[in-house]
Amino acid sequence: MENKTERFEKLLVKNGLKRTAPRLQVLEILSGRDSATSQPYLEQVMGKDADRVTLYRVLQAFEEKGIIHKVLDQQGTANYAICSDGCSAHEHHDEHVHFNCDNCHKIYCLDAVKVPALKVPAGFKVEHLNLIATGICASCSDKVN
Amino acid sequence: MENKTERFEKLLVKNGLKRTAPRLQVLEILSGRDSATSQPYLEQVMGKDADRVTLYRVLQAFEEKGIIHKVLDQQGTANYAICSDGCSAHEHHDEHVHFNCDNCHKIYCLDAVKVPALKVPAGFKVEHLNLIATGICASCSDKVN
DNA sequence: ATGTTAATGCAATTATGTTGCAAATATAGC
DNA sequence: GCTATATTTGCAACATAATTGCATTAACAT
Ligand SMILES: [Mn+2]
Ligand SMILES: [Mn+2]
Ligand SMILES: [Zn+2]
Ligand SMILES: [Zn+2]
Repeated sequence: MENKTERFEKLLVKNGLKRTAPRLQVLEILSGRDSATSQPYLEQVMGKDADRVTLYRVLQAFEEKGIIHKVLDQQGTANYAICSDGCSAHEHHDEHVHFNCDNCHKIYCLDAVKVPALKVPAGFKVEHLNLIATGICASCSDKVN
Repeated sequence: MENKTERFEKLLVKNGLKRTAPRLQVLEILSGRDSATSQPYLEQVMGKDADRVTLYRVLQAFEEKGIIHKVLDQQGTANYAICSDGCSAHEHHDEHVHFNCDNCHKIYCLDAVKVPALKVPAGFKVEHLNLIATGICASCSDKVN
């Protein structure tokens, strides 16, 4: 079986990106998490392995190529999650709902929950829909019980 | 007929807030706009009439009292709009859709468009829903034609 | 008019994100 | 395996949004 690092390297090459340490590390971290990951968290985990600016540029490149998508939490800080599939440099297809837990502050991609179509007033042309639900996540609900 | 300033003063008193110049000015500005207003815009318009910190604190107090609600734009910066009604210090009832124009960057409260209820995975408890649509607003669509 | 409490102003600090440029390095072609 | 080249990185500086502590000021209840 093909290992994870090999898959990531192929993913980079496929997207015309050189396979560098910071890029592989970001993919490694993001893929190992069950929720979207904030830029500050990534910065902290990567420490001096990569410069802050490099991290920002890696994230920007990945987003442009359709490898990851960005979700803003309720404070407006950027969180990133690997795109499920079907996303490319041309367009993202991540129109699923995101859930921002008020307790643990994690952001979950609810891939199974699609954003419903909307009827907007005449003249408005909708391009994208971002739906963020806030509340208590399944994991935090459990812990209370 | 009761003038606007009188109404604002009553609103402040009703919420246990002293009627100060910066607070009245913020209400004045927000009420005169057709879309949500960003903190940077408010700061610029108010100039040296009030300190930046005071502005932040006024906005925070208003939000807590249910006088205004905050909407984050696609960049994550805070925008504020006066609550239609039914909002209080206890809870906000602004579950309408927001529209962020890619062209003029204005954020419109689509008060008539309610956020549809959602079915989320077991365990998740939804508290609030924030739906931001992006695209081209009615005003910008007009101008192109 | 006075006292009390709330609100403001100022200075300093933190957090997030951006830009320009020189140095380093991944990799394509030889 | 080298070498040339374009990409990527690191560093320094900057920009912007937001927060904290504290002394001063001002609203308003009495
Ligand atoms: Mn997602
Ligand atoms: Mn609104
Ligand atoms: Zn949680
Ligand atoms: Zn517009």
